[in-house]
Amino acid sequence: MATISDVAARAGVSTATVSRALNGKSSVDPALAARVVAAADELGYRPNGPARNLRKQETAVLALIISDIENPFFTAISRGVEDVAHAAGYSVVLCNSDDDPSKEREYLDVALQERVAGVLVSPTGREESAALLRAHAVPVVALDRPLPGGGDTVLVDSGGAARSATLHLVDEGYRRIGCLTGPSGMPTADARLAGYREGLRTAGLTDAGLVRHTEFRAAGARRAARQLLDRPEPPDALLVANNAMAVGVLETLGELGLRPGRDVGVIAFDDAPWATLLDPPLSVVAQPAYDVGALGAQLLLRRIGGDVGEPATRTLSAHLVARGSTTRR
Amino acid sequence: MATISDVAARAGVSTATVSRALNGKSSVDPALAARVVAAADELGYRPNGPARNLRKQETAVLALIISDIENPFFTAISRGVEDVAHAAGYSVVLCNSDDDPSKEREYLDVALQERVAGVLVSPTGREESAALLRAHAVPVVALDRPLPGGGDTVLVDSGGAARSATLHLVDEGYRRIGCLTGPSGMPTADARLAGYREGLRTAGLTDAGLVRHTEFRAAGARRAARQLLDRPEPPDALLVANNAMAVGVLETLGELGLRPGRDVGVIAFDDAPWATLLDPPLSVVAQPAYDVGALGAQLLLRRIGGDVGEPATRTLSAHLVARGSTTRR
DNA sequence: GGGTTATGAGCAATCGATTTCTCGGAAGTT
DNA sequence: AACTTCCGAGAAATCGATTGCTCATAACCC
Repeated sequence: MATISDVAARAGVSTATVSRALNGKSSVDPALAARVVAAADELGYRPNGPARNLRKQETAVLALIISDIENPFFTAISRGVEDVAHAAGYSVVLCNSDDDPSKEREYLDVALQERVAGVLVSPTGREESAALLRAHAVPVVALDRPLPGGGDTVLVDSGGAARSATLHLVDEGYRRIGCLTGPSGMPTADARLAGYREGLRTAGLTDAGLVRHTEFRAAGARRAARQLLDRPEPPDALLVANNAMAVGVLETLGELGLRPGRDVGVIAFDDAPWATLLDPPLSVVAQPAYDVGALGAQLLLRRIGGDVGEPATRTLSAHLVARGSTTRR
Repeated sequence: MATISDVAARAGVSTATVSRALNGKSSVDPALAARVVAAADELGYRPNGPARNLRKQETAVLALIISDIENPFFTAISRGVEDVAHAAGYSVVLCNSDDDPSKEREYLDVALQERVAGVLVSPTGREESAALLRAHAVPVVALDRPLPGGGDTVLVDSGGAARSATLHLVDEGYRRIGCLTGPSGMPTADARLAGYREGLRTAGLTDAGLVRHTEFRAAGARRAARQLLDRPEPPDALLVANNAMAVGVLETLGELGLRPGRDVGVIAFDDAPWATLLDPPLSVVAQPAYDVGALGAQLLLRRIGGDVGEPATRTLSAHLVARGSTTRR
């Protein structure tokens, strides 16, 4: 692969001049610069990234560490990040932690080692990773969940949305409202649960033991839903903390011959293209995932640009989309 | 950030010894090595990636360029890639080309510049990108679609699957079978169309002008489906070339008050968790996406390892999952 | 005990680009 | 014509880690 010296030799100039010409520095004679560009083209020259990064002590790469690449919420986030980063001339390295702290740790190690310009992460919550980032003073923005110990953060008001969703169920006449949420200790799971409880309290109801924690996946939700619905006094509505879990819940309802809405009200976090295809269509809490990513990237780029202000936490609000699965009639 | 010299100074040895100690080279006294490791730990030392890559003239990074991160088919591929790469000590950089040749080109430029060890790509089909890769002699594996000009490739037998799906529709009694496929010129779109035609021919039927090309997205499929169904002699079944398009088709059927299966048979490429939630459940052609990624990564790693055999093309087969949307009763 | 071989550690070159410093020569001034 | 200024280009240092080569010391052999 051609190096800068090859280009220099071919153009009959020094490497310094090649570098300056290709980087558009002013102090190069236009004619010479043209010759350099021509030589570079002919050789298919492409500057060696590692060498450049080493010398400049900076890279134009952001690391984005998400917890589930198959979750549309996170892919939408990554689009937001990507668009903003790309527009600013940064590349994005996407890593999939699977919510496994040790995988997260590994990816952070790689990111630090490669000296990325900044990190966007939806933290698993391990103190250790946060400490690592702080120790190396890398610009970081936490997405969707706070980073232990603070820092720039972009959140969604899950709690508020869960509260609205719960009250919406109450409005529609449901009274024995259950909640399927994620692993306890995970901030989004806890926030949604708290919002749900708050909604119940506001309405003068109690959870009646109808709360279950499970992983944020269909399988767990299926088991939990089955448990709840098999009880002597089953819930008449369910608030489900994410999309994948909703699939499990709806499958279970189908198996039991229960119809969403009429028999059991169902509302789930995260909208999906297929939500309207169901019969009845699924009511959801739509989260502004793309915006979470875009805003996060903006905050990060600002930090990278040298902003040293106080850590900011931006909370975006989700909105309720009521469809047939929360209507009794 | 601590450098190798800092560690060397702290441990009272030379940088050479530090390097050897940390990389587990034999010729270091165990006691000294321990001192070095301790010093490195205390300083939170992390080797500078760019420097190391520059010196070693190699990186442990693979680039994966896919065309739509929001398409579950591609996220499943990326999991396959990730798992295999990770097990072999490689990191994966995921890039989203949006099927835009210029974006693809840009990401390839970055990948080449950063001197990644290899590239996995689902090519948009532009000759130029393929030429670029060949010119730089980077190990490449094409996924899902062939790279113009050849090279290692992992494909799915889309054509064969489309043929089976078509024959399945015929078996179920459908006779005016239409096809919604992707942009003409895109290999997967063309292969599915060809398989469909072959199936019709085998069954002694014709397409009756019921073929439409559109982008691989819901919106395009919605328009195309509407066009077909508004005809005086509408199709009684549709073969749909991907998941997102299926959403558009099903929406349109709903608007027109047509029931999948009974009124219009529907079978689509790519299985999805929600396919079974629909009423009737959606029949699909399930593609082995994870395996495409895993196998692709294996081939790539073999090339990186120095294998110089003939380019290989591996074709995996998809399988039909018949559900209610292709049953008339 | 003298000579040879192993062993372990340091010196210095190296990777490829960027950038500071330096200098030759052209242009401008009086 | 002599002097200053400015400009453009090259020489060389630099980034941080790895590694070939060299050398000192210890171990070993006869």
